[in-house]
Amino acid sequence: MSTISTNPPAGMRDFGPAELCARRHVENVIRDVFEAHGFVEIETPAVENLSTLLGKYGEEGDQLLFRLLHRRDKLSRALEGKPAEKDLAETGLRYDLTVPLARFIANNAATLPRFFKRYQIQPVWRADRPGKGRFREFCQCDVDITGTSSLLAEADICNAVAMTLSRLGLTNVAIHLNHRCLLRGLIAASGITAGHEESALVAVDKLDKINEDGVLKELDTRGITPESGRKLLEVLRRPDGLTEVAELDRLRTALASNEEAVKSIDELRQLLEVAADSMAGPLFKIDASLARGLGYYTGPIFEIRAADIKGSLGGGGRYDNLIGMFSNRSIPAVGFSIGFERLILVLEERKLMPPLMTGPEVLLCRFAEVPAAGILRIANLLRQAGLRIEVYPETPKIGKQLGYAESIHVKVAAMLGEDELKAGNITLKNLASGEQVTVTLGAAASMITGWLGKTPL
RNA sequence: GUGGGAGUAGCACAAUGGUGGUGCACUAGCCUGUGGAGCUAGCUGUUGCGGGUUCGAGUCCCGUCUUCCACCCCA
Repeated sequence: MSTISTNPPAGMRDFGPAELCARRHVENVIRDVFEAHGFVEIETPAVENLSTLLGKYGEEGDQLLFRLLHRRDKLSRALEGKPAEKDLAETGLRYDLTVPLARFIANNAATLPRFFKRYQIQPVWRADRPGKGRFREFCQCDVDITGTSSLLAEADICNAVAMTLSRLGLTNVAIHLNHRCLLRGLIAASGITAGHEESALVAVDKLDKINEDGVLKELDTRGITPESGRKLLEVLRRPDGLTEVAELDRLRTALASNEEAVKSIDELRQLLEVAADSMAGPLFKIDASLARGLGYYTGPIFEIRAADIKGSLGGGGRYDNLIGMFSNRSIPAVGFSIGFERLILVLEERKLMPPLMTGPEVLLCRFAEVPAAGILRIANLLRQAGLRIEVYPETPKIGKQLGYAESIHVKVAAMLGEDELKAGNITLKNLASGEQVTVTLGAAASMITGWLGKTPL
């Protein structure tokens, strides 16, 4: 046994043909929907300068960045002294697609449309410990609109996401909706100091996983008094049976004294109205406990949830200050990121992935006396008819070739021997039924398309 | 980053501290121009790696790597 591991690095994956086929299918649905919304695609490099990445995601995010070490002389020189982290690396792998977008916008603001609607489907990397449905290299599908503060942008983006989910046949999903300012108001109203705001957010976000007692305990260990904790949980507690608008009303009453919170509640109400007739409307669920980890959000925040999977299928929100961190011009923006891996996981668990097949349909076999020269011409004849043809490269006994045909799941074997060659014929065998006919080369394609149930070209 | 389980043939798994096996897969034959079933034969291993205890270690101990699960956090 070889001593080098043949596994990819932890948290990273190879994709076999069947797996990739399913991924491409989902990707194509997403692409179609995004393009129907007028989004255009960009790609950015896997590697970004650390100065671009650091400080955008909060402390935890910085920890999870994959950093690329200097190479060769630069590394040796750095190691001679007492190197600090920043001496060893100046670049890292991107952590998401939003920050690279912000850099891209700041870099190209002059030539981009006033409202830039872009989508991007690319891998991102996080130096996290991998678990079920979690990877160190994974794909995100982002849609963002920059250049407007209009809530129509939020609605448009959520509509795109909702349409994607619907096209994939995914029901029983919700888009949880909250607002960063509302959260801040909630926390302030509970008497939690600004210094504890971030800790409180983290604890609150877990409300649906651990219960109220769990959150109280968590708040306690983070230095927040039980009194404040109880106050906070009381406001968060949503009575059964409330509509989304009624829930907003309830929060508005509870936070009436906080001007900022009231404003954000009205914004959410407006968003519900704008999106009411869209595909996103029915999916929205006001969730005052939704926090989202990333630090750069400033307004409404969203998260796709499915009851049968813990964690989210994606999320997003408004980030009006992020692009300004890369230039002196501040540009408002809102975006949504579909967690591709989670989506695939749910589709598979719910058996919503259609059977997909792109392998060869016909294996072209030949007996030993038939020369290889000319065999590709015959293959091309069939390919021109729209058939996917594989040619068996060697000439063992025909039974072995048929066995191979079976193993790669082709439906039809086409066989050429001396007799067929002389007569300009080819023998076709339907591997499922065992039916076998010898036809002229010209008639072969239509015979096969008939067997396959395909419409001829 | 924290805690726990697991690593034996290509894969799935057995083996009381005492000669490492079984199934599937693979190869060949039964079958010289016809696959799937069946039968027969064959191939596959420094038991993840390194050290220790022992007359003797796949088995016990320590380290290390990998992997799975839970937590932390996230998509």
